[in-house]
Parts: sequence; C-alpha cells; structure tokens
Amino acid sequence: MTAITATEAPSLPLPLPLLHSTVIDWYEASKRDLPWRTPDATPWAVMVSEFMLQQTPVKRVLPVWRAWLTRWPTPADLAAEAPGEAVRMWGRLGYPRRALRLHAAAVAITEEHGGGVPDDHATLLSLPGVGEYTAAAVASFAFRQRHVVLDTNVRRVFARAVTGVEYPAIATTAAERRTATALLPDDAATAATWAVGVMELGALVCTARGPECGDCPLFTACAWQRAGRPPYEGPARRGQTYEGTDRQVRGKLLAVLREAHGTVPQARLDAVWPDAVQRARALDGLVADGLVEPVEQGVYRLPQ
DNA sequence: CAGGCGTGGAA
DNA sequence: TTTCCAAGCCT
Repeated sequence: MTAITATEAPSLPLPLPLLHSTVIDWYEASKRDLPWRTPDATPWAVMVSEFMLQQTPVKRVLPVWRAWLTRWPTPADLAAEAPGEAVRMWGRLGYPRRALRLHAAAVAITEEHGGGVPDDHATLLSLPGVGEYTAAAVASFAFRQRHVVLDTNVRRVFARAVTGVEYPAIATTAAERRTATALLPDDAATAATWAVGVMELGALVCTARGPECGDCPLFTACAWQRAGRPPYEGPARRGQTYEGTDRQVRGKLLAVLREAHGTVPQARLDAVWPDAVQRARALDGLVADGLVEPVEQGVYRLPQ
C-alpha cells in the first residue's frame, strides 16, 4: 500500500494553542482600525460591511458604509425605503444586485425576525445575499460564535501555511473545510478572534501578489516557505475580460439611472452604448434582476 | 457547478 | 497597456 495519499495535508510544526496565540497576538498588534470592528458596531453594521466587502476592497467600502449606517441605522430603516434607494446609495461599489439583496434581507429581518439581525447561522443563511461565508462571518464577528470562516484570504493562508502551495484551488474543497475545522479553537471567543485574525493576515501579509513573508508571524512554520516557495501549478485562473461585455453595458445603464432622480427616457440610455442589440439585452437583464423598473413605454427608473 | 455579475486600483 | 485581484452569491 502507499504510505501517504496525495490528498493528505501536511500539518504545521506548531502545537495548536501556540498557533492560535501566534496569529491572535499578531492580529492584536497589527490589525486595521476598521469601524465595523469597534465594540459599539451593531450586528447590522457588521452585516452591512460583509455585504459590501463581497468582492469590493475595504478602501472603497468605507465611505459608503458610513453613509449607509448614518441613513439606515437599523434594518427597519432600510426596509421602509424603496429598493431603488438602496441601489442608488450603493453607488459605484459594483455588483449592485448586492444592494437589492441587502434591502431584501432588511425586509425579511424586519418582517420575520423581529427587526434584529438573526444570531444563528442557519437563519442568517436563509437571508437573501447571505451565503456560507457571510453567515459564518456575521455569526462570528457580530455574535462571537465559533464558526469556520472561509473566505479567499483564509483559503490562501491555509493553502500556503498548511498545504504548502502558493494558491488554493479555484473552488473550495472538502479537504480545505476539514483543515479549517481542525484548526478552529474550541472556545467560541478565541475562535472568533482567530477567524478575523487569519483573515487579516491574508489581507495584510499573506497577500495574493507579493506576500510580505518577512513580516509573517508564521514564517518559520509555513509549509510553503519551508518547501522553498514553489510557484503555483494548478489550472489557469479564470481571467475575465470586461471591455465590451454585457456587464460593462449594465454598469453604464445603471449609472445613468442612479444619477438621475426620477424617471429616465429611453434616449438617455441609448446614448451610453452604440450596439442596440447588446444594449437591449443588458437592459432586459437589469429589469429581470429587479434593478430597473419600466414605467411606461420608453421610460425607466430604479425600482420603487 | 461553471459562469455571470461591477468597478477601480495596483503590479 | 494589460492583467489580476478585491471579506461571494446565485442559478
């Protein structure tokens, strides 16, 4: 029989409690001072940050997050508004369907959960726009519960430090989840700090490009470092073109609707893209997604 | 489950 | 300039 299977992950040459304290101590000394991490940040404030941070960098999220929480300090405040107001407030964060889903989540919280952000993972997962990651993040960061929080940062840290490869697979694997589960501290409060600490390590030090290994608290333990930092060997990562896609057209159309207050005539939309077929397809898509509402023939607006 | 879904900044 | 990436979700 073979001695070692290919899927068996090497483990860190570090006792678990020492691994935990190493990352947590580094986090306490090096963490960014982000407003959704302050003690007075409400679960709603945490949840809003998680929606906005899905695929959008912290720097761009900060001003929108502040404006959002000022205008809508509770889920009920947002739920009382038209979804189009959420889309407008979302501004240029990208993926505006997130704004619609956040609004829908606020409605569900208000109407079905007594107005408070749910504190259990399963209920969070049932909300629009909340997937496995966001449910775990809100439960962990806002309610200090013990959950595997597996985002792109954490996956990269574990890929390097534990498995010894430069990048994780494109899709999350069962093996990754087992690794993350095995490393999770038993105590809930410690697990919550560990989760945010590993994420922060991935965001600040163990970055996708140009990791600052000299500053890494796991430098001597890291499997990738010990293996001589072998380059990534997996399949090419999906490089998406953007110029000329429907996504770009949708973005241009929605920008017109966002910046206009009230209705917009067809001609204003026609001006943003020369190809009438693609333009119509993009507009149809926006309407189908609920991001745009037809008012009458040739007149559109954000959803009321 | 692979692909669609925005936007802007850094390498 | 081009490419890659940034706390994913949904179908």
